[in-house]
Amino acid sequence: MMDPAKSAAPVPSVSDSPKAPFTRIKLFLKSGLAEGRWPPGIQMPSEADLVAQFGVSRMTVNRALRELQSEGLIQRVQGLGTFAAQLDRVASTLTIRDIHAEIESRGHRHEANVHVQREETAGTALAAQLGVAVGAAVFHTLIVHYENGVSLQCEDRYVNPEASLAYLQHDFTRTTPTRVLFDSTSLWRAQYQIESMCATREESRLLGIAATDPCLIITRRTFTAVQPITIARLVHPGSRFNLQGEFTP
Amino acid sequence: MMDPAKSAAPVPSVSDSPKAPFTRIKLFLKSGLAEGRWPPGIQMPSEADLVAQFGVSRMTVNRALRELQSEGLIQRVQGLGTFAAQLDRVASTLTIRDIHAEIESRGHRHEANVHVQREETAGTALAAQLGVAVGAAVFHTLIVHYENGVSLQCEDRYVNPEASLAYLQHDFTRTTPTRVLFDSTSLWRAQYQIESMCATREESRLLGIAATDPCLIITRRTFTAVQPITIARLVHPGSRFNLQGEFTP
DNA sequence: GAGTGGTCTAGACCACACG
DNA sequence: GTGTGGTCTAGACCACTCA
Repeated sequence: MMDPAKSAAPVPSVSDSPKAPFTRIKLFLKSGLAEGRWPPGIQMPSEADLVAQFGVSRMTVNRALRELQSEGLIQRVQGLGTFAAQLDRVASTLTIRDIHAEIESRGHRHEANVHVQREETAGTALAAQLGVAVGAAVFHTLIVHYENGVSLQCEDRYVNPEASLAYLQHDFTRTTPTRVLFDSTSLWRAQYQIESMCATREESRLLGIAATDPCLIITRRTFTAVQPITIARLVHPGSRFNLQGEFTP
Repeated sequence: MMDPAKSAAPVPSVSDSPKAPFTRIKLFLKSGLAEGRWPPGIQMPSEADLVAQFGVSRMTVNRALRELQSEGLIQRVQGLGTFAAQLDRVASTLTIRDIHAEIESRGHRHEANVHVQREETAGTALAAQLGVAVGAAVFHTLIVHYENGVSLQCEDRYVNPEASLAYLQHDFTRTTPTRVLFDSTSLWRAQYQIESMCATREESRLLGIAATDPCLIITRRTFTAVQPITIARLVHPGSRFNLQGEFTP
């Protein structure tokens, strides 16, 4: 159907890098978008156009476009066409990692001080959040983490025993609750909230900071597919901790 | 090559919803992962297995698997196979939206108080961050945003004039810098940092809070493909603002 | 109806890992 | 060599939008 001459040199001015065709098409479109060749909202080349331009099959072009769409760079409407996306928000992947791995990856020393490690009975609010009956047993740990001897996080955590029966039997000076729970449960969903406020009096004392020092507080709840696993309150001295991220299409 | 009998009823126990085949395959694998049928690290069905099981072509299976991989649910190694992924971190998309849209979407009233809106000359640090010469002109705005009359954000922003020549000519009580810049530049990259600390004395005064109140501070830099656009310092009273997010595969 | 994207097929060749 | 995933082809049918 296509004339055989097409294989000569139809490819646009993108460097003919040693990539797969669908990658070259993506690069061509991506760089065009970056240069403003297609301002936001403008219609871009159709699949047929690109098939002709690159001399590939439609499936190849389609894959390139589908991936760009899932990356949020373009918008496609059946029956209408492909359009340069409106970047109307800054989105970035926020990753909350195991604090031990985090500190080690900075080449620093991690230590933990275990203040509470026991079974308790759940009050009304806690029972609701962990999906257990009021008065049922729950596991509770309160651990302060240090980076090179300086307090970095106060971790107050409740665990649903059904999710990790052996939770309390670990030595949390040698591993972390996050690690244990990742390994013994199949995490499926997580919620978090980030806020800035003063720590409680008790937390300030444990962290060795003034009660008026601002803290970055992360509250996180995780779930398996069927039940809550744990709820954690992570308190960080504001002067020693921040979250960073980057967004690039 | 395949026996014709396969089309009878080979599809696994997933509800035969009115979806496209690749979607049904994704759902089948996703629910299996959620139920722990394939614990992390375990080898999953190969493409050939799924082709036989669902009676579809390999391209269809391949698409389902490729998408699951890009979602981080599975890991694929050429020559080895497909494996259930280790979920070893909690990742979530953090979205930073235009504050006006944010407040309106909560059904509340947004107002802005413009304290600074002028051209200034760049000092050394600022010039470096905005990619302009020392002493060059930069645009500066300082705006306090209110939600239902309560201060929510103090926005201190410097803009590279090359990125948005008309920046200063807008009425920022009727639109927001974020909106203007999104519309007049082609954002391509963004960096942010989130921290908890006290505001400066000036910022506390503008926000009407105590100088010792904890604040959530976001510092954001955005770039086009070729140059910095703007750098903003967004100060939020900790008691009135938090970031929330969720992560589900 | 013409143009667009959404999806699928039944093959194919390749690179890679393993025994 | 066998089994795996990585990629591509040259068609096809469908649903949608707009004139």
